[in-house]
Amino acid sequence: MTVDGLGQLPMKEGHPLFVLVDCNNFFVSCERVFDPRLEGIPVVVLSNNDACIISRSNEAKKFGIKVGMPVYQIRDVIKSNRICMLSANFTLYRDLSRRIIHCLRQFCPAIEVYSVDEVFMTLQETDNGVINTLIRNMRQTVYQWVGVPVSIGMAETKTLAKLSAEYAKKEMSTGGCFDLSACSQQDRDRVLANITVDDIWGIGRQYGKWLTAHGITTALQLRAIDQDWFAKKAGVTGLRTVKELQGISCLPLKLDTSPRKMITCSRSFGKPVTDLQELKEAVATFAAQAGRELRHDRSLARRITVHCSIRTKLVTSESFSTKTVLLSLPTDHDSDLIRAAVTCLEQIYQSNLVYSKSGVTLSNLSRADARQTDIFANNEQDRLDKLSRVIDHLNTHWGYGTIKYAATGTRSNWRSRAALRSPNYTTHWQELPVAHAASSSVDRVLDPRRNDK
DNA sequence: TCTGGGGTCCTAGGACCC
DNA sequence: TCTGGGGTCCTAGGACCC
Repeated sequence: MTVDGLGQLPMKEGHPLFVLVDCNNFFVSCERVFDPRLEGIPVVVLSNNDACIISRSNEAKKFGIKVGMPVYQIRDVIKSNRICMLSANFTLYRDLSRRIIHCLRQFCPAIEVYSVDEVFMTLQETDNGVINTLIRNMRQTVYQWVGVPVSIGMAETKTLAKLSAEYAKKEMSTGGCFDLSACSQQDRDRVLANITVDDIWGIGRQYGKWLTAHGITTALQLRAIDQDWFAKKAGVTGLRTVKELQGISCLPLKLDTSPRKMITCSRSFGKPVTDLQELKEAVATFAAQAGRELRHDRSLARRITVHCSIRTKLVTSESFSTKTVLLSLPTDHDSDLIRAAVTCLEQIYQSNLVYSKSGVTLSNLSRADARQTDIFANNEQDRLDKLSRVIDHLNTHWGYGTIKYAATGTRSNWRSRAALRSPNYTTHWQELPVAHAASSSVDRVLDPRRNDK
C-alpha cells in the first residue's frame, strides 16, 4: 500500500537530524482503536497475571498511577475513580506495531525499530518548512491508517530527539511534533531546564538518585557536568549521554537487524505450583516457545538455562534457583531443548518448596546456516529438521498450539491470569470485531460491577 | 492474597595461554 | 633464593531500556 503525494523525507546535504516517532500510551491506544468507548475515560493495561500497570491513558495518569505499580496496592484508586482495567493483549499490540512500521516506511525506508512503540530515523537538515510539513503528514497518516496517535521529536542526537518527543507529547501547543534543533539557544536551555535528570534516556534510577544527591537535577545541569568525574561513576555509557545532550551524536542509527543474542521465555504462575510434573510441563512449554522463536531468528542455541522463583511458605521474600547446561551441539530442535530443560529442572527441584514463576533462557546463539553436523548422527539431523518445519507450519497456519509435544502437558493449571483480555481483533478469524462484538471483554470491563469485584 | 517479561551493553575479575 | 608481562576469552553482576 502506498500513498501518492506523501513524498519521502528529503535527504539533501546538511547536518543529519534524528527523528523519533513515539506512540502515545501505546497499549491503551491499541485498545481504543477497536473500542472507541474507551476514549476520554481512565484506562490502564495490566502485565501478565494481571499484576502490574504497564500502560495508562492520560486520564489515568492524572490519578497518580505509575507504570510498574502493583494493582493490589491501588485497588481503592481504581475502584473510586472507575478506572477501566484491561489484561495485556500483546498479539494485538505487536500486529498494530507492525502496521505502524509499514506506514512509516512509506516516508523513510531506512528506519530503526527501537521498540514495539518507538521508531528512529534520520534525515538531512534542509528547509525547515519542508521537514515540518512532512513530519506532520507522517503523524497524520499513522493516525489515519492505524488509529494510534504518535508524538514526533527531532534533534541533532538520539537522546535530544527523545526529549523532543516527550516535549511534543506534553505540550499541546506543539501539535504533537517538536524540533529542538530549530530552537534558539535560549529556548533549548529552557526546555532542558524543565526536564528532570531521571527523565533522560540513559539515566535510570541508580544514576538519577546519585546525580540528585550531588545537586544535579535537570538535563541542563547534566549537560554541563564535569565529564571525567561523571565517567568514573557511570562509565562510557554515561559519558555518551552527556555528549548527546551537548548535541554531539554518539549513538548511530542501527539499521542492521542482527538476530538476538539470547532468547528468554518465562511467566509467573497463575497460582503457586509445588508439583514436579506440573513444573515440568511449564518448563517444557517455555522451552518449546523459545525454540519456536529461535527458529524464527534462524539461530541455534548451545546453552540453556532454567530458572525458578521460589516462594517459601514461611518467608515472604522470593529467591531464585537456576541451572545451566551446555549442549553437546548447537540446536534448534524442540526435542533437544525440552529434554535439556526438564533435566535442569529435575536437578534444582525441591519438593518442599512453592514455586511462583519459572522460565527458560537460550544463549550462546549462532547462525543456523553455519550448523556444525554430528558425524555419528546419520540422518537424525535431517529428520528433526523436517519435523520442526512441519510443526511450525501447522502452528502458523492453524494457530499456535495446534500440535505440540506431550511433555508440555494439556492441563496448564499454572498459566497466568488474564481475565480482562480484549479479543485478537486483527489476527484471529474467530475474534474479528464484528463477530465478537456481542461478548467483548471490554463490555464486561466497562460494566462498573465488574471492577467492584 | 496479590509486585511482568524481554532485552542490551559495560566492566571487573578469573582462567588460561604463550 | 629468586616467581613476568601481556593478551584473550568467558562469566557474573550491574546498569540501562521499553
